Amino acid sequence: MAIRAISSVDRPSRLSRERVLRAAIAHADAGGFAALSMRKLAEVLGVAPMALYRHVTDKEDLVDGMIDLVFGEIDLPSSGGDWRTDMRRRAISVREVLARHRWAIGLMESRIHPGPANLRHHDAVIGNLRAAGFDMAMVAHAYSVLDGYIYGFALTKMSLPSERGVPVAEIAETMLQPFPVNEYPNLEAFVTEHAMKPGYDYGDEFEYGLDLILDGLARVWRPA
Amino acid sequence: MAIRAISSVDRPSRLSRERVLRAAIAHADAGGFAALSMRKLAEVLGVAPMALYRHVTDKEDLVDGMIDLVFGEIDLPSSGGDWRTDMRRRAISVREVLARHRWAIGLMESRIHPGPANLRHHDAVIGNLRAAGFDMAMVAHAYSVLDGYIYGFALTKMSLPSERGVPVAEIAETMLQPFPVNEYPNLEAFVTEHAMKPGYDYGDEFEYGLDLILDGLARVWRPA
DNA sequence: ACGCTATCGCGTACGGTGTACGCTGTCAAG
DNA sequence: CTTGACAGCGTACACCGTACGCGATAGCGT
Repeated sequence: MAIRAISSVDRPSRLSRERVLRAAIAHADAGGFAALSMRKLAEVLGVAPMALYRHVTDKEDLVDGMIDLVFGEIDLPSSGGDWRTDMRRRAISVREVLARHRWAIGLMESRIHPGPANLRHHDAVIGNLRAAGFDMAMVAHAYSVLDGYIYGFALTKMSLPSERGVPVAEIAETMLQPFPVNEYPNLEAFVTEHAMKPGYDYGDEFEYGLDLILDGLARVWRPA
Repeated sequence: MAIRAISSVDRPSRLSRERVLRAAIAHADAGGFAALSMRKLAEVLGVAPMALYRHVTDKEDLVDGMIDLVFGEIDLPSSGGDWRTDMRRRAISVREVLARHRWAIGLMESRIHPGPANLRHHDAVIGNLRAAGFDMAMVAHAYSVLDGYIYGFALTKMSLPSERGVPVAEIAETMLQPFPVNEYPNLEAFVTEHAMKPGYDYGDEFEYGLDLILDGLARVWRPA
């Protein structure tokens, strides 16, 4: 009796796939994907490592589950609205979600076992474009450019640590430091004349490219 | 003497950073990035694991070196040519290189320690755009959209195993298999009506999106 | 209230990983 | 011939994912 009481008080509740996945995401958010090991995760949950394997078949399965929860955080496009505003909103939502879960960036599109939220997302995007009158070839074009750009931008942006307080200047300097001055004049000019200017935020580039692509799609789809 | 003869014949030559990096790339090309361990790499080179550390400080340093060699394989844009043809050729070259070294896709843009080939590449691209008359803000826009798209496309395409002989139909079926029929009607329609059509190759989407972006840039830069 | 059974959490153990540290043998320069 | 630099190596440690099988427990039909 005493024993039962202790065991049910010490641990907030029984383990569950949901709880495991949530803890894993929190851990990866905080310490990066590399810091996520089954043992550490078990420790966080106050549980022995092997206990996790009741709720997850694999580490691969764990990651699959994490990614699908991340997909669930993305705003779905409505199924009848204006395609352009919907696609724009979705793109920005993806970007926000990826900013929250930087570790997910390389993993979301390369899943071999997509989860339900992932498929639901694809379904909603395709449905939105079809409802707007895109034929299938055009859907493929649009989806391909948009997702390529969205994930690619997140990927290239991820490089910069860009923690608040460590400005671009310092990063650029440490990168160029091991090389002779004037070895890369254009790059240096770019950094000093543009990227280091106060007020410049590389993240702002996102919407520029996004709108450029949306413009291009709009022009092709309804040629004026 | 006999010993010296043997030792210099058994091993093709002395180890060197170059040889280590080349072998690492070959190994990753063949077996994937996950299969690349210091021990396996040493084995391939006919050498004890710790011998590698004379030529590479870290595994991180090893990867840095590998990535820079990969950057070296990309065709640099000329510095005086037509920006649009140069950017197009460069984009296609990046894509080809990434197809050869699929393991590199998530790693190239997130380097904290870029190598000389990496910086040279950046320098050449910026130089080409500047020579074409782009101002710095426009250079930033163009480079951001283009590289975002190029790497993002490679990333999303990487998902599909798409080995010759395993057509899209089979992949799609295994992915949708665990879910009830008609759960994702738009996705299913897309797959059956478009992606599975004979002759469809997702890779062809690349140039469509690329030209869409180049068109957009051309329109902005020189508004007709 | 009882026992059965499915499930949960765990302990142990194995083969893999990156790499710190210090030894040995080779080779070029003095 | 001596000496110093340096390439390659052996050992060892901490960590990883997870196969396997055991005990405790919880929810059920009776």
